[in-house]
Amino acid sequence: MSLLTYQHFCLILYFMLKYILLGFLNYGELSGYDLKSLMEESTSHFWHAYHSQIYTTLRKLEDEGLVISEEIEAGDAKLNRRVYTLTDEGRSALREWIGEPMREMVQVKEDLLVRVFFSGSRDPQATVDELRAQRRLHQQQLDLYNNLASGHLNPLVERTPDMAREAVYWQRTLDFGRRYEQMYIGWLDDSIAEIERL
Amino acid sequence: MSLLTYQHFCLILYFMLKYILLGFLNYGELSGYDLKSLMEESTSHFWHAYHSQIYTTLRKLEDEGLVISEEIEAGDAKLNRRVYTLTDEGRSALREWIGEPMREMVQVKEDLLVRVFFSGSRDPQATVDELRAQRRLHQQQLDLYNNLASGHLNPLVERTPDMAREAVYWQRTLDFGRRYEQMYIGWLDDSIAEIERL
DNA sequence: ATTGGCATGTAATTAGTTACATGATTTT
DNA sequence: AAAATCATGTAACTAATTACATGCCAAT
Repeated sequence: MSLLTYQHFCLILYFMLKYILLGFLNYGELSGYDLKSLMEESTSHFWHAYHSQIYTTLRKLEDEGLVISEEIEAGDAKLNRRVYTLTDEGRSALREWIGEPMREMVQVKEDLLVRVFFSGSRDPQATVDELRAQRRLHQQQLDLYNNLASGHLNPLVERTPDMAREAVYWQRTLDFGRRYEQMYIGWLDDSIAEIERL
Repeated sequence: MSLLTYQHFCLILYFMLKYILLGFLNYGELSGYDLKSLMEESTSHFWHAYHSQIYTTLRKLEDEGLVISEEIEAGDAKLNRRVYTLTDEGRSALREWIGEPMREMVQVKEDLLVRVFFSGSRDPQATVDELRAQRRLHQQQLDLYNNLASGHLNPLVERTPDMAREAVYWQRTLDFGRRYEQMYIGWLDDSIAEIERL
């Protein structure tokens, strides 16, 4: 006995991983491992998921009839792969989701800001050290984005029929990453300078 | 019978809400409602929590011996308040947490970027409309940060003995918010322009 | 020999979200 | 009269994280 909840009335769920998986499967059939790898190269920069979550969500999507899977036997004692394909229902669920615009903003969750907020009670030098370490990490991330410029998403590009149309949007997300890291580094530099003046 | 988990060996937990509550209680005794209100005015911009989570976490902190509570009877049929105070253990848990620096970066989770990433299949105009709506929201948020400049956190400031020292750090988090929204708006504007050129 | 990549899953726990509940007082 | 704010909690559910679990193949 399950009660009627909000979600029974609201068709559009914002469980992102679901739509990331459907979105990738829209380009062609993929295994859980493929999806995990693709996400790591692309969407993980703005939506991370563990492999455990990917495999369980794929099974759930199959229960819902949005995808079907087939176990591909790789001869010679190699491990079998389970390959997923979008169904028509899956394709229309994806279309429905992308057709319904977001009306809210995402809530920012920044652990470091919590720590900075409550840093009044500690030695300013400790805060500065922590911010410097964060600066190194964010510089690394920015370098990564800059190196990712053209050559990334190759396995995906091969499968995508009209790749040029998609590429504009992929570049937009990459550009966000670059701007975000630049902004972050600038803020860290100014914060370090200001705290050192104390 | 509970098994030993990772957390038994790793003293430093990154359950932020816990430390936000301890951090505020370090300034003086507060009720769940006070904490909810304080968070809404300040930390919610980088760490949101529902009141249901705040009340249950306070009870958990009391079980752990990090805070103690007392029910204050408000005469004249008014509702009673339950007021929490830090214990010495709570104070040292907070000190330990702030003393141990973060070594990783926070994973970004941006719903909108997921939608942009998979926007190749929809009418560019629909994407532009969605980005424009988001622009309005982010402009609102930036305006809010700009208005928040000096007068905010008044109830907290009154309780804080050495407020000037804290204020530098509070301003740093507010400054992050401003830069974040400016970056976001700039990215939205450029993205809108680029998609309109298609 | 051991690390890393390929390949797939389940179990257990913790955290976050939505819904359910109540009831007073103050402001519009 | 209705809405907003004060004030506190529990229940149910969904999502995210960590740990457990296995085993091949290729390269160093």
